[in-house]
Amino acid sequence: MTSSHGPVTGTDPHEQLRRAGLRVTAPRLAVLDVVAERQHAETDEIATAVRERLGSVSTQAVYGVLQALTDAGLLRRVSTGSRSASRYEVHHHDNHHHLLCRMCGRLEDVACVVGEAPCLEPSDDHGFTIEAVDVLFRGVCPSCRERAAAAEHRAGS
Amino acid sequence: MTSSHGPVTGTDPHEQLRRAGLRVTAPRLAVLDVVAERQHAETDEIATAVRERLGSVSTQAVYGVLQALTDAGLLRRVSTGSRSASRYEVHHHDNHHHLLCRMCGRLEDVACVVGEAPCLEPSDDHGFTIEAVDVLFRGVCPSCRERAAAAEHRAGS
DNA sequence: TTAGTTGCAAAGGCTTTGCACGCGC
DNA sequence: GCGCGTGCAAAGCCTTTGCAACTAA
Repeated sequence: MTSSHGPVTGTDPHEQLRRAGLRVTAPRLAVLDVVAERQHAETDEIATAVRERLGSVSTQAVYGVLQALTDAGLLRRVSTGSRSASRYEVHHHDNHHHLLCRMCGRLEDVACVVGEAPCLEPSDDHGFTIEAVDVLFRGVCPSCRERAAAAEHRAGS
Repeated sequence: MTSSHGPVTGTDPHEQLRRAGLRVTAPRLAVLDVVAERQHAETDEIATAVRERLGSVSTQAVYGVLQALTDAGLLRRVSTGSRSASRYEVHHHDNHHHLLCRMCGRLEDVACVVGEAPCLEPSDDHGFTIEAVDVLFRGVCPSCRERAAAAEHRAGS
């Protein structure tokens, strides 16, 4: 483990929390670690993984941690629809977007464009102060497309 | 009202339903009418407006109608986050996007760009078959910005 | 010490489901 | 008449809230 006075790497979880003005606690370090390891995990999945490392952490505590870290800008919340659970990823501030499979729920990162971000400028902002943009491409992933094609063929095309 | 054998305008609700293979019922016509009139209405708001016209329609029936019309491509569902209620608009197939005020929830239409749609092509589609794109600009509308500025000034800048 | 965090339990809000009745076609 | 739609009630799911106990700083 890194000691408390190790060099500031900028990606050290301990340091990230302190810089955000948040206290360093085991659940928070665990959540940061889990999300970094398993990108796009859902709350429930994160809670399970955290419990595997720390023993017992309540689901509500995980919700609290996720909200605190998201508010602090350390994590980014990805919504895939009003009905489904939120997913989280580490916030890289790289304006990347997402690709969602409507059949299996698989979520992939997409760089909308390299370097610049053209879609971040609406043609008419109605006077709004724009702070963020969420872009979600909906479709079907290769695996599901194959599976669907096979099922259709089996039914007699 | 238009008679059952009037000219096919393409926007006649009665005709739209039949073309989609759906039965023409009073609740469906009312929902189509309400959504066309009040763009971006939430389910609850739509249900209330429909009840004002037809007398009594259950909320669940409205959910059913909205789902059927959305599946049929007549309506478009706009998600503004996992926690908030869905909003609906008539589906114009014009690939327009949305602007959401995080303070008051106001939602505005935005034409991402005129004519073409550059953001509809991700740099790397991971083999996905892309069917739709949701773009949501998050920010603060003019009214809320002014209100927030006034409150801050009152607190002693 | 002291204020930010976690634990636990419960409620809250939007949405879906199941089955019987009714109506469009 | 047949089958899709609607009515009604209830449950389901993710998430938030309230308050006491704890611990990082």
